[in-house]
Amino acid sequence: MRPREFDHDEVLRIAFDQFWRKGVRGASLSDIARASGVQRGSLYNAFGSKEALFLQAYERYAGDYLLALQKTLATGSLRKRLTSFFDLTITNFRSGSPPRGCPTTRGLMELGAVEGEGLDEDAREAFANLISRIAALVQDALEAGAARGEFSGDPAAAALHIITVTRGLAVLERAFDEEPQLRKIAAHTIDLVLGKGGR
Amino acid sequence: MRPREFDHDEVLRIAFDQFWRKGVRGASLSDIARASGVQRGSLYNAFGSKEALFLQAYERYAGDYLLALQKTLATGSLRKRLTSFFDLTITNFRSGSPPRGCPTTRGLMELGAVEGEGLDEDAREAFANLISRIAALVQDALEAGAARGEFSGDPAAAALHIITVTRGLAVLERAFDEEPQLRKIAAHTIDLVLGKGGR
DNA sequence: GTGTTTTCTAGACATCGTGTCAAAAACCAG
DNA sequence: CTGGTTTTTGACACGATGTCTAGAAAACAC
Repeated sequence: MRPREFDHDEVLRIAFDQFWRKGVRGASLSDIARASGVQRGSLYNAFGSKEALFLQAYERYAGDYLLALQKTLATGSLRKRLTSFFDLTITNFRSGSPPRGCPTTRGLMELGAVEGEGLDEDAREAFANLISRIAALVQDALEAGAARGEFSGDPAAAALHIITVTRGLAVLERAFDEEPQLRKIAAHTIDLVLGKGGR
Repeated sequence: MRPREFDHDEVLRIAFDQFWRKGVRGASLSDIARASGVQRGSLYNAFGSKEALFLQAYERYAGDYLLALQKTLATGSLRKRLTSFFDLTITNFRSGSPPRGCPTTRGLMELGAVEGEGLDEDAREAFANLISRIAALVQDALEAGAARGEFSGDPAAAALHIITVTRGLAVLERAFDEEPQLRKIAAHTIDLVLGKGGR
């Protein structure tokens, strides 16, 4: 068996970068082949199809992202944790120039556009998975924080609310491209959930 | 001058339906030509380009949507108004089978995928415009409601928060496809903004 | 070494997408 | 009826996806 000549992980990173810059549909396999130095045929051979390549690249990204998030959410007061959560989120989808937006949100809205079918199960699950795990991390933070100071009595609902706001921010960011505005909404949300003076 | 053989508005409606079903990139001009009975060439002649056609179709839709929303937000207690606002929003982007999602959100995340440029000014403005006007209507409702019962002291911020949540719901809907969940988040948001027992 | 197996390269191909253009057709003004 | 103008129509160029083929190249078993 001849071994791969390219670094599987490296190609996934490069492919994801292309998808992120140009959108799933906007990035062509020729673009990715050019950017990675791997022939188009080899990409099909190794990953199966464009959508499969995207999903694998996305899952690699999701793993990285969750790790970073976990670190961010690990310490400090509840308010501090939520603040850095919003910070990380906003910084992430405003990275690049022009800002590349939130990959999860973009992927979700872009995929599954074939007449009659929604997005296929694998794709939907990949996106839903990352969102759920982020929500779980936030919920953990809320519970850890609630140990010293209650805030609402329903951490699951609160976490879901916060996640919903971050997805909304990802959308507003593309419409208005005004970072201070986004941070204001984030701060407002934290106040709303914790109470204006809360911890 | 030879007159048009097709109904301009009708074609915009049909085109928008295609874009909504399949996404801006997913709907081809051939699809739209087939669905409307107008030749591809004529579409280019009348609307300029695919993106221009989408924007015109989108703006027609936005006008309709704002009218419906205005009616919905006109009467009842503040809580009732917000409830029907969320109802209308969720119903709208869960219409169709499978649900077609929120056209604004989908368009925003899908467009502007060319390397180096974000979405172009016209498009961004069209989306931002509808969102802003919806936010303004919600703010009006909040102020009208606040006349008999305060709720937060910053109606603009509250309206923006609510809009952010609706955009977030549009994203979550595609990831989870569970309407009851969405309605719970909506209800939670109203409680958060108005206070649990508020009007 | 010799073969086997797997991968990479390089290209052709069918099909579908966008966008442009020139010629034909339909209307209207005079 | 005639000329002018706009729409319609069909052909074209070009690039994307996805499949497939044939051969060269690299590791491994024996």
